[in-house]
Amino acid sequence: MNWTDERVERLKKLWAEGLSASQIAAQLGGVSRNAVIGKVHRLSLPGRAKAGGNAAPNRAQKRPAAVPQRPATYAAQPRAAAPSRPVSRPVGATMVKEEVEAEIFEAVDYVPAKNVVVPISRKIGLTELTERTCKWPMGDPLKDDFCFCGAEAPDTSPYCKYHARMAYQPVAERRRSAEARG
DNA sequence: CCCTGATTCGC
DNA sequence: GCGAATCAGG
Repeated sequence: MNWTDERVERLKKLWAEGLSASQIAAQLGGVSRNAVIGKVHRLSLPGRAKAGGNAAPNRAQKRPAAVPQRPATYAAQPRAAAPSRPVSRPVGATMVKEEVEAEIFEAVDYVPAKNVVVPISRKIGLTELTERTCKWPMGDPLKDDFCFCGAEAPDTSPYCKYHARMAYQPVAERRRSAEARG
């Protein structure tokens, strides 16, 4: 993956918006956060005021959310109602977060888990899926808006980091509480 | 241990 | 120029 003008422009924009290097790497896809940081330095973009810590605002707005069940298959499986339209956003969110999460909230009305990079969905079709694209279904399977997340997914999971958390967290929680009961 | 950016240095 | 490894910090 090379630094095309288009990708450099996106990098500049996202960096200026205050996204962290790892978030930018996730959204560009195909590069590590180190690569992003390296490029930022080579471009002589302004660094963050303080190293480490949370220069990038990344706290999810608290909102009531139904925890989704893991979809059994990728398509044509009735899911617990996942809104496919934008929902009204609570006030108090930062501009940066609004922009970063806008796309994901259009299709998924879930609270992002802590410490998980929220990818920007590419909203791809079935025929566009590869081993490295997130296969989380979006929209209504019976309607034209049905598609897949399509964000960069690790080869260890059918989902991007964000949706992997969505898919497996309920299972993990169930296991944990079962163990707690003994 | 999670995360953050900064720096170095072999490629 | 690139980015993994490493460092330093919250």
